[in-house]
Amino acid sequence: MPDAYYLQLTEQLRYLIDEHAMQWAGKLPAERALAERFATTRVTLRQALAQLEGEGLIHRSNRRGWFISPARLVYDPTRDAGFNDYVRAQGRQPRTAVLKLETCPHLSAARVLGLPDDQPFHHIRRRRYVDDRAVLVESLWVVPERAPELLEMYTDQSLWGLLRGRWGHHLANRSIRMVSEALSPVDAEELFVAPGTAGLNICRAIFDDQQRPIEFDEEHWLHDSLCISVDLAGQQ
Amino acid sequence: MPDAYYLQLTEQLRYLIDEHAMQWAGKLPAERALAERFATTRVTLRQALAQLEGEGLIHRSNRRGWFISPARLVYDPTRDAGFNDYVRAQGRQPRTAVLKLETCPHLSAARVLGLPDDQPFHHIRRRRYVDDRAVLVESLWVVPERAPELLEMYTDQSLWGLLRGRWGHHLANRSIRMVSEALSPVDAEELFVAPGTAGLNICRAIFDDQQRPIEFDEEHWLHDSLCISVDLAGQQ
DNA sequence: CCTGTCAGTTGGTATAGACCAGAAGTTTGC
DNA sequence: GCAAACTTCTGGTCTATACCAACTGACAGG
Repeated sequence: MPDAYYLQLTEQLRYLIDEHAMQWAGKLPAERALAERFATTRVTLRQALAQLEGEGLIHRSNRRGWFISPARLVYDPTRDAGFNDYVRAQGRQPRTAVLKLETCPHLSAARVLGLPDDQPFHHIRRRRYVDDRAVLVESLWVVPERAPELLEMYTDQSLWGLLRGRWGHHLANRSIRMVSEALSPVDAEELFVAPGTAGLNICRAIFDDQQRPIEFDEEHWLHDSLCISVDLAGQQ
Repeated sequence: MPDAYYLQLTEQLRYLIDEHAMQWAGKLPAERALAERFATTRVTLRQALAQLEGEGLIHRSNRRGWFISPARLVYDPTRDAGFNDYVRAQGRQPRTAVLKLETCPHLSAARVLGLPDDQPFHHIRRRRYVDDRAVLVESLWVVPERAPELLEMYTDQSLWGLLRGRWGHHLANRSIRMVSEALSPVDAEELFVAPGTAGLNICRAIFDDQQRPIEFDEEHWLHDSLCISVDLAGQQ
């Protein structure tokens, strides 16, 4: 059915990857080598690779080459289990790098939380890893009144754990928004991928049980590292 | 910051689109014309167009050219408002085309609903439009015992309306799974787009209030036509 | 007025080659 | 031994060109 050569290539690569996954230790041979093996040009070969990248089967990192993508992380954005917890629950190794800590205003956060435009926030930006692969960057904007000394005490633990344990907040109400995106040059660089790589944007606004705004956060995931799963029981 | 020419092109196109959106009636000039205007080759131009496509700003249909994408449809997969209802609620025009009606077994549906592998289902496959643009194809597999004469009476109304109104089912429990994907050749053709176009796959398993399986459905959306939005209030 | 044909236009695919900058590996020099 | 310098390899970008198939629109025939 697929007559285009690059689509045939896609199939052959899929098979090849399946076959040699172990042998290659997750890294594909160089583009030039593959192009020669399939008697085609790098342009066409890259078309096939891009196809597999879109499917989430392979990805590239920096300029180091093409790698076989690990299984997607199953993630329920409606639950507030911490990142570390559910990564470990799936037998994987989580890691977090803090990129920025500051206090400053942020327009979208203010708008979404229903606060004045010049409202300052505690801003935390961090990169998260699964098994040493960077899979998302996120920015959190926390209303300072709800967590005054946050920036002094925050290292890389669970933020929601802190909010609950240290300040006793109930994260009762939330609105979540998800859109597919192409990663911005900034986000892409922080995730060590090419600009324009496909991503998934998840924004959350969190309020407590009295409808007071607590925080707004925006996550940028690599599209291939995520499987969103939601279970709803009962009413409605 | 963007030094690559195709990234500069992306910016210029973005500006151009913004400027001439009305004048062009949503359709971009031909690739060859744009390539000439920016003094580059079609290859490089297409790289820039692909970038904007990834962002969801433009899309292509068949081989007819590049079009400016309309606003995303806001969609809450956890609610069971019918497609027609929420499309109209956003001031848009819904339409549905039924592609297939049959009764046959389906492995994944059976597995997800916890039924034997050879369990037959009423299968409905349909394509849905927003403002005359095809934005998704979906397959529904309904357990025949829950809706015996479904295929005889189904035209293109709301399935959930039918299940509630005709057979009195309460769609009480559901599990939802979302993954980004590259559209398969079949799905792509049914949506009039190129194979490998970015998409979003949404699967749902629905049970009634006694945990009896009712139906399984799988939707394939164009990635740029969708904004998932979930509101959660109260407990947990 | 409708219909079917034909030519031109457009996107889709592909070739062949080139240069650059970053990453990795190797050698050199202290 | 270790760090710095250099070389090689690799992906990222770009040019120029070509052919095909599908769509469009105009024209001819019933």
